[in-house]
Amino acid sequence: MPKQTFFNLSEDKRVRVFEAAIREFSAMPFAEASVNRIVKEAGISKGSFYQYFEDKNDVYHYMIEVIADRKAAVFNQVRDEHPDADVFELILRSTEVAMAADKGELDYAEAGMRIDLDDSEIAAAVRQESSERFVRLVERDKERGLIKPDVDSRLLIDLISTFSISELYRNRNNRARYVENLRAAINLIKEGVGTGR
Amino acid sequence: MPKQTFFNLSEDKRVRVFEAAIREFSAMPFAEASVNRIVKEAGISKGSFYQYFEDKNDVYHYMIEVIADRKAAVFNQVRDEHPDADVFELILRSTEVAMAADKGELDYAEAGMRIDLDDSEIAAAVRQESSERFVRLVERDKERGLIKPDVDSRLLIDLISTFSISELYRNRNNRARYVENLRAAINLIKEGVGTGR
Amino acid sequence: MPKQTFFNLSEDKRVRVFEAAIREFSAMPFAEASVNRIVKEAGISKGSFYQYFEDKNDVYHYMIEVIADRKAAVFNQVRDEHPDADVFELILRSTEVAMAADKGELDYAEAGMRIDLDDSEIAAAVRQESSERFVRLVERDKERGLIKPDVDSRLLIDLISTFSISELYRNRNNRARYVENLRAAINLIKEGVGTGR
Amino acid sequence: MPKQTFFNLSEDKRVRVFEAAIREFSAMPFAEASVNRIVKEAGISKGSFYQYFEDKNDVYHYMIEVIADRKAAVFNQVRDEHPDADVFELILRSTEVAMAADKGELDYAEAGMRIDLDDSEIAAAVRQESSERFVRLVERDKERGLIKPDVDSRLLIDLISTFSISELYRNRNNRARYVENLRAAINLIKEGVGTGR
DNA sequence: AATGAATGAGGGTTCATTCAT
DNA sequence: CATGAATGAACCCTCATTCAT
Repeated sequence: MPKQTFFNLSEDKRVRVFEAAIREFSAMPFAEASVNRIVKEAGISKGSFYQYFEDKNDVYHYMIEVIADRKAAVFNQVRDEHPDADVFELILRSTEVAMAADKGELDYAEAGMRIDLDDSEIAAAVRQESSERFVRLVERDKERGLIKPDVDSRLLIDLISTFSISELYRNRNNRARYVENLRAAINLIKEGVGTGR
Repeated sequence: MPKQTFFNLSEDKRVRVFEAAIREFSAMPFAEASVNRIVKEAGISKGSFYQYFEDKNDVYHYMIEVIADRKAAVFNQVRDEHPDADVFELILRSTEVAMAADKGELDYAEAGMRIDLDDSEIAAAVRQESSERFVRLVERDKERGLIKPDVDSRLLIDLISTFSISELYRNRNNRARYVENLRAAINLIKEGVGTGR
Repeated sequence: MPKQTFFNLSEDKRVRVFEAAIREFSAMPFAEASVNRIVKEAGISKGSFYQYFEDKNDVYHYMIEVIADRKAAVFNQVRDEHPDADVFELILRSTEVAMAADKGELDYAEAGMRIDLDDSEIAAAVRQESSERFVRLVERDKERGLIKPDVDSRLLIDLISTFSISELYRNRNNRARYVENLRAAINLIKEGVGTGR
Repeated sequence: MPKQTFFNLSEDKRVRVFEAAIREFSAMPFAEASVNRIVKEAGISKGSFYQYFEDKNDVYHYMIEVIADRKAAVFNQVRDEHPDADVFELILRSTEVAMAADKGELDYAEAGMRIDLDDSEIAAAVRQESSERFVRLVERDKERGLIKPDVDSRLLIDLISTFSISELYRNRNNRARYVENLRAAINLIKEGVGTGR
């Protein structure tokens, strides 16, 4: 967790520092990310960085949590607004909302992707939590007769979310296409591709 | 590309060097991989390393190509042995063969995974090529009436291969489960999860 | 010397700050001692620290003086209570009193040790002064016929005090043994170890 | 232990590096000693330093061992040349020889002192070993009737060696006086200072 | 008198790469 | 073709001290 000093900062500065970190961690894996570059980008001194954060891990973990929280918030909102939607619709809608939210150059989405590829414990926990939320929705849809009862719920969620992540990565410069492809893929999973022959 | 000196080496030594590189790149991301460790592991001097390869990137790219070639060879062999199999069966069978092939300590599969996550141009090209091979098979299966004609072939392949990669990663210590889950996912995609309601 | 602001502080706070400093300097050599830790321990801000003291050296020197004063006070008291005791007895008794005094967690003795090992001018001066006090007592004992007249008084004092310091260091966790060994050493010096052969 | 690279160096360079280290560690405690200064002084690059030694500790420990070996060698030689000398004479003579040996500006003696004050395990082991050598000699002298049988041998050695160390420190610029004072102190311990009254 | 954010030089260490032998 | 010592930029991090509030 960042030190109190970080939270005492003016919002302006706090955001500047945080965004510099996001930018760095979005652009390359943790090992390659450089505190030097973050501080230069943020326009603060090295010393200041370490007044804000315990160490390089600290910013990184904090970033993961912030992004996960944002994602969860978006999802909760969408779910509340569409209480009867099935899991597929909820996934699609919240993806749309999230994409619309990140308008600026700053790429929360890209950072989110890194997290999904990250094998730190914290990232795993974040993924796990998110995954379980979706699994529960699948179970609900099974009960509602919307999804075949013998489907492995976790497998289904893994299938969708790994596709979603890597598709976002592939289309990181064209979010409309990303959403479109995600919709198509989900449809395909719903309907099946086989002819039964 | 490795320098000529590398190919002039005795097979014994050439293999030793190459395997040391694979081991290193399997164990950690490119940035963290260390030339120092590779040369120590290979039992060669640092100077020699730079007589064989231009730089760290060079070995890495070379490794990507070798592994891709191996994968393609496995796939071609499986396809030749099962000329009537559909794309799903071919994917599963060649996955099984590939998994069975890497019994030793040396982990081609793990290195292959790194490549799939890699965002270098060369890795992208390799993936692209492999992807296209599969897309063509999907098209063939459509013609054979095995797959619905309105399915987006590339999307289907992307869906399967992203799942395959990340599932391999998740179960890297339990290959039997990996293959099993891949089979289940493919089945799910073939049949569809929706009830049509 | 601490700034006036330090002496204007409430006794409570002044003591808190001073004891935090002692604790820090007892635990590690000057270079490793950290102002950060002192202020945290004392529960004051960094800014305040520099309103009390010129710098890290300043607290340190001040601490040396305070401890030296305490030692001198103990010694004077013991001497006054035992006007006829010889120098050896006075050394032993005041050592005992000093050891008994530091019962609490706060370790004046340990800090005193650091000073004895310190090579700053101020520490040298403090040692010098203390040494001279003892030398005068040796001279008095020579006049009283208790010590051989041809003994080099300063040498004798140096011999005892270096032993005392390093023995305290060796037995810093067992003060009873320290005092015992000091007594044994002094006895040995009084009687001599040679057989005259 | 230094890496092989260090021992492969030309004697010239090896000595230059080692002496730079000694100079640094003589001048200040371990924590304050700077690798940066050592490499600058030695005229090598930072990278080279770490080709020679594991880390800062490594040089330091190596230095301790080298100095201890030198001391032991001197002592053994003196002992062999004077088989009948008592422990006091052996201490004095080997001190003289050691002092004579360090003629240059390079101060092995000063570094030896640091070791004596050092509380690392290796330094403790070195002191322990040296101390035991002397204790055995005291025992021998007791058997020969040269030292009173009820004297605590270890205490006697501690008394002499702590004095020796700190006296060397006090007179680091005047070795003749150091030896003279050591002789006087030993004499005092042999004869005793008390008059028996 | 009190605060605590800001600073930047310096700490130890790693590493890919070069080059003389 | 082989060697391995040499290099220096970059790494993450700590610290005493300053200064605006």
